[in-house]
Amino acid sequence: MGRKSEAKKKLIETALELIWENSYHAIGVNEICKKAGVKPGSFYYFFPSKRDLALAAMECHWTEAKEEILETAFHIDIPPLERIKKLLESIYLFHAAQQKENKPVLGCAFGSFVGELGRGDETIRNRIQAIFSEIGAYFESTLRDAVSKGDLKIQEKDIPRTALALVAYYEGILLLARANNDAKVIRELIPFALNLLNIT
Amino acid sequence: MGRKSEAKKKLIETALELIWENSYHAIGVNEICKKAGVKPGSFYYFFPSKRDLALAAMECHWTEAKEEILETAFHIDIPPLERIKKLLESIYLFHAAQQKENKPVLGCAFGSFVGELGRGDETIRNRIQAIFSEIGAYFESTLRDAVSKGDLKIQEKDIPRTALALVAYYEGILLLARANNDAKVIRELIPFALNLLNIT
Amino acid sequence: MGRKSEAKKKLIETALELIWENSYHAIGVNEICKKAGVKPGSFYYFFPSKRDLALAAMECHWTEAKEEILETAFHIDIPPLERIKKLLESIYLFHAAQQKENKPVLGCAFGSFVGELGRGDETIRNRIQAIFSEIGAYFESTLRDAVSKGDLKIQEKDIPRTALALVAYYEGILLLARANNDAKVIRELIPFALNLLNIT
Amino acid sequence: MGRKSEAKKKLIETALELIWENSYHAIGVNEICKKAGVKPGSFYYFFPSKRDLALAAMECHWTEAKEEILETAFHIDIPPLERIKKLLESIYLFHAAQQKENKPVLGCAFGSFVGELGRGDETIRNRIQAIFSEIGAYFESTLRDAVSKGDLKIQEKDIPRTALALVAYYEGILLLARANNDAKVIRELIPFALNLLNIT
DNA sequence: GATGAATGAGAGTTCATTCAT
DNA sequence: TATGAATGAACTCTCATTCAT
Repeated sequence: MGRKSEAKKKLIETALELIWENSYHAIGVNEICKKAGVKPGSFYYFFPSKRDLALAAMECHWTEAKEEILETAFHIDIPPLERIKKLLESIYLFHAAQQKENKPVLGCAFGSFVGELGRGDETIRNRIQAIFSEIGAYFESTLRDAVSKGDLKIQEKDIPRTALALVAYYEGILLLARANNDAKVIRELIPFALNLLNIT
Repeated sequence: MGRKSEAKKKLIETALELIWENSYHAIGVNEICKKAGVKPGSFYYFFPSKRDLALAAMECHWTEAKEEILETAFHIDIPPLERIKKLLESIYLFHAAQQKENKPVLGCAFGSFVGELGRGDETIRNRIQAIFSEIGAYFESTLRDAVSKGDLKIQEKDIPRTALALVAYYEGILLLARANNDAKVIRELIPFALNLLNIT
Repeated sequence: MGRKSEAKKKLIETALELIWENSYHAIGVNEICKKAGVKPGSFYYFFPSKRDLALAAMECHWTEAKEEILETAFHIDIPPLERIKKLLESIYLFHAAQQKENKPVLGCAFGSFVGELGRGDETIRNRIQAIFSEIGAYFESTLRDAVSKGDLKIQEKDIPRTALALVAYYEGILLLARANNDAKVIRELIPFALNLLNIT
Repeated sequence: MGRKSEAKKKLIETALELIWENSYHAIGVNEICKKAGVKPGSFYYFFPSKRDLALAAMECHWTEAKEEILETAFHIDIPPLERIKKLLESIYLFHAAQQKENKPVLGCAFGSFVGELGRGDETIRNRIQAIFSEIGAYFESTLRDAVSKGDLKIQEKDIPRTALALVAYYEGILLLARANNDAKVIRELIPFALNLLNIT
């Protein structure tokens, strides 16, 4: 039996943290190792490449985001249209808390990631495209719930692109929050989200 | 290289092209020089650093975007609410044309740029924040025009953040277009933009 | 891994195969372990170093070559001068069979090995020098048999270096076969071997 | 105008020296740079890769070998069969001189190189195959001269493979000299070369 | 006895930048 | 003014080997 450690998990967490805060290219393998407390030579025992670590970090982030943010906000017991507000509010709270600790406002990791690496690495682009689709699926089922409860009048055929519009708005808000380094942007823009639900 | 200004301009154009398509870190100085037909040694005669070239490229892109896209879309002769649609439509046409030539769908250069470099370079972040503000200003004055023409009922105090919501949605659409590498995303999401104008 | 000797034997066989086909430096310990189905940690239980494995592989190859090729070709029942032809023919058949299976033509493992590692490791060089001497000894005794049978007129004092010339030609043929990646080279050059036996 | 130096030439010479004496993999880029007096960072300004330097070194060695060894030994004024002896003698003198200076006996650079890198890099194998062909061409024209002068009775159709046999013997001699680290091997084996010229 | 986990040293390579002219 | 040549630091990654179990 060999030795066992949490090195792999620590590498993933540290990589997510550093890459999300800075960017993929701005952070070196050694930097990640140093902060994770893993010896530089060990890195490639755990991951075949830096890119693979980044992919693993995104995957881990997505899993956690679903469990901790999406599943909570989109809970069945919450009235459908409230869920959308709740999602944005929890996102706001996360960023506001960060800001309070004098940490930078990060925005959406997937958004930044696809901006930097979407071109030149189709695997990464496709994965993030799929993640955005999954987020859209949460919105879609919420919209359907709202329709069946009579809270919303919208044709079934319009639901997918309405959901897409919500994803776009969600990503846009987080991009602006990052650009302004200010969580208040999110709070200010929350009320407009539900406006998207009526096609003019 | 002929007149100095030509080499400098070529460097700026090439840098914008390569960085927009890929990312700041993914593109090297030598690569830019090679494609621009400028000798590597000359680069630092024209620009103090790679970062300064990138800034210049953003500046140039912003100037052109204003002249060619914004000033056209937001023309005084166009009915206010039409202007917003017109902006998104011209953005769509640009990306659709790119796609038709089998080029990648790029999204918004400022959005990608701030995602990659916003943290770690406050100058860049502030500049792009300001650019987003300027875009917002176009929306703001459009909204005011719409209000005074009676096309829109919205309180003056709500105008700035309504404009901000439009910027967020605009950036979100372009981010999704880049993530999906598909201009159709833009076309599908255009109709929802005007929905944002009524606070629920 | 079952019985210890099995893992060790598998490592030796795999090392010979990979190093012969590529080169000592081109093949890593982990690669050998993986192909041999031996865990990397176990390697150093069986061998003190990679170099020692390589030496063992050479030793094993030499033992097998003697048993399977040399002892057969230089059999006492075969007319002396026929033995030399028989050796080259069996070498040709081996390489032709390899080639038929679309495998590369390998040439002589000892020749390639001494080319790569002869300088910088005197132990290895001396061992291969000794192996070449042993091959020479087969030729020597064959030449003596030929002389005593009257098949060959050559002075006793010339026998050692005539044998050496045969070894040189033998190694040269195999080097060219490897360089040309073609077993036919061997077949074409077989007839010239016996020419070496008459000093001009 | 930029700076000018002999760095490139120095790198080629040093690489040949170190790789010939040791092996391609045993010598690192930094080691070559250090001995050549070139800064490590500069290496890749001159060569795209270590492999390209090695190829250039081989090319340079072949050019020099032709000019200094082959063209001299195979001079038209020398009786044909003498030329073959002269080639081997000059090769012997080179190695004997090396040995006198307590330097190692190197053998043939191309032979060692193809042994190490022939498999896994077809470009290198093909180039060295071609070099061996060129050496063979020197032997071929010599044999034809010998035939037309009446010094040798050999059919035209047999000339190519007789030349090939001479190349094989030549490479074999040098391989043994390297294996024995002794130039005397060459001297002892020279007389047997001409024996190859009569097919039994 | 045997091994999965881990590693320090160093590999080849890239890159924004500087220098000599 | 403009540039071809050159560079030091840092990069991602490899490797023979060791360690804890």
